[in-house]
Amino acid sequence: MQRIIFHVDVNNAFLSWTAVHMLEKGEKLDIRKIPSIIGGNEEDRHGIVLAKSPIAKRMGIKTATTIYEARKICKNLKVYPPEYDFYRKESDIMYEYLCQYTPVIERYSIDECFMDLTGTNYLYKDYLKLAYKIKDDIKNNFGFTVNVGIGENKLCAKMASDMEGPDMVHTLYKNEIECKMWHLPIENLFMVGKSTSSKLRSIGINTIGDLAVASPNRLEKYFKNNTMFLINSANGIDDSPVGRRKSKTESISISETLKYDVSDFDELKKVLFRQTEELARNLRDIHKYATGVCVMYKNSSFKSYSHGEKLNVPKNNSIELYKDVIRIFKNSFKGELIRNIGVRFYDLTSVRQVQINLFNDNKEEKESDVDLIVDDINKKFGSVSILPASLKLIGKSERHKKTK
DNA sequence: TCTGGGGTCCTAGGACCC
DNA sequence: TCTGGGGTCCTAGGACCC
Repeated sequence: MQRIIFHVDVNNAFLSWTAVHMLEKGEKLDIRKIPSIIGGNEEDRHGIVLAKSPIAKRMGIKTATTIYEARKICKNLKVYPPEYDFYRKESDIMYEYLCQYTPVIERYSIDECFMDLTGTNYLYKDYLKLAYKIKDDIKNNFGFTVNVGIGENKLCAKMASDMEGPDMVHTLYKNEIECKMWHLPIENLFMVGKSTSSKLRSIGINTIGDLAVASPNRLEKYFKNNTMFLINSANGIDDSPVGRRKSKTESISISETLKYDVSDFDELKKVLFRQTEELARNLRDIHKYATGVCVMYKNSSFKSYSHGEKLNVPKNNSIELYKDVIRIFKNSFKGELIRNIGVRFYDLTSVRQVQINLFNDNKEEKESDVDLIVDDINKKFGSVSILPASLKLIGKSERHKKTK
């Protein structure tokens, strides 16, 4: 049976959503129509471009470059801060709206969904019409625009929605791959990033079409097991299912760029404590336990490190996890200046195993109970209501706000 | 004034066991 | 004391996505 997959992608999501929010609050200016970006706080060294308006894009401003660079390109650029809580709400609204069309839906990111409409032709006679309806409904009801891509698999649907925008519907069926996709530069292919594209270009493969007809033998040397994946992608071949992405290494993490580089162990410990506490609370919220703990950090030259350990017993107790985090960090930390630091809990499980310890007097049980009570209080009165007295924050005086 | 934050997946190499 | 090879698990690092 022919599969029918839609990919719905919010145009310049963060910027569009901020524009909607501003208009709702009575602002006259629509920032989608001027050279503007959403960017992090430069003083806190979070100063990169998170989203750009179409005009800013045409001027050559790219996502993830520094705001400083963006300003060099456009002198009168307007910069607005992100509003993640609002974005999450808008994302939920769109997701709920889309759910009415199919139960097989995957939230790929905060601003993208895949929908599997295979076998629904008795409901929807014309998929192109349906795509236009979805696009127009979202625009008229929620105030932001989307691109809808239609294809016979996720890859093609995604490549289709990446074509011209905003507020457009594109198809990329099998018989369109050659004429619509092959002329595109290799960087445009989904899952081809900087490293892969520079390798490909170095051997004379410059377009998706070049890759599509390349000999696997020739590429094997450079891309090993990834070779056929790349060639298949260039040919629009992909059989991955729409649905929740499953993986055995499911993980949650938190990290932050410090306001200034820090080499003092005690100061870094405080950051790690705050992060561990917050992440452990997230674990408890989703009723999971971590089987692996990892500390990752970047030094002032941006070299990154990650050090982790599998635990004997899955945990979600803040203090217990903090002990693991500090032990791991202590063993690897060489006293360098640290720019960015974070914690990851991985191999999450729903099953709790309590280690039998005759001499422990249920200490862990008691600590878990305390965690739950503290979580409860923090939920009621704000997330900083209860924190350990030792926790003096470095950098800004306010607590780093979790943004996503 | 260079370079955010949250994810997933893959791989090389080492440890360990049989 | 010297030693193969296969399998599995773990760790560190990197690539890619948004």
